[in-house]
Amino acid sequence: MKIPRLKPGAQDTVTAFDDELSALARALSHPARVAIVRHLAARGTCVCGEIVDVMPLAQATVSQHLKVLKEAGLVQGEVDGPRTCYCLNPETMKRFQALVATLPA
Amino acid sequence: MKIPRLKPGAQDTVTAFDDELSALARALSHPARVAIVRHLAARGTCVCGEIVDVMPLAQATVSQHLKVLKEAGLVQGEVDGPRTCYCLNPETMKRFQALVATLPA
DNA sequence: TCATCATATCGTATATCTACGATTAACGAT
DNA sequence: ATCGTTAATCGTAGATATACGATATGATGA
Repeated sequence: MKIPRLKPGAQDTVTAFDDELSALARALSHPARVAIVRHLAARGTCVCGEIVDVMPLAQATVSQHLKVLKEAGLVQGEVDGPRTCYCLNPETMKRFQALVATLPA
Repeated sequence: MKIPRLKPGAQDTVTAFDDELSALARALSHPARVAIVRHLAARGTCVCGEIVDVMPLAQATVSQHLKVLKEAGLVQGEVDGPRTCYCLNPETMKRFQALVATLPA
């Protein structure tokens, strides 16, 4: 997300931290994507079709959500013959949790 | 976020947990809003104008971001004479952190 | 009262998101 | 080779998000 910067004094108000955290938050900003992440966590690994079966969404839509999660680095997809096998990327997940934990409450 | 549900078997794939977490994640899905949250955390409390001065965005835009944060419950605004004094809502912040920590990595 | 300051809200242009059907691509089996 | 299966991508309609100037609101101070 690019932020227009107009004021000279506001140079580094928005930091790399903010960009990184907001990008990951954005990936999880849709309930279907959180559900997919939970499902993957529960299954460890599973083929795309199973996710489609379980989600109340069309195949194209699920594929699109998976793409968003993949681009954020939260999920990995491995082609396995005619199927694609998905699983979480625990590194990114942990990174997100660490960033969120950093926010003072 | 409403999800269309077409398949009979996919009834409770998307849960209240997903709705709650995604709603909070959405509020933090823009770098400017994360920056505002950090600024508030650093200051404890501060008037709207100070946030506007510090952010590289127009007053109307900052006000809109504050509204999003307020609607998500992450921030509270208290009218103080001609100004509005903002601060974090630590309860919601902690809730978000707890939900995120729940996600298996 | 009137002018001013601080904020919120309105209106709006543009961009991005979300959903889906249709199509394509890639593989395995026949 | 052809057929079916699986998943990604295309095209697109409608909804939201983001940004800003302009305007409204509400409190303070002259």
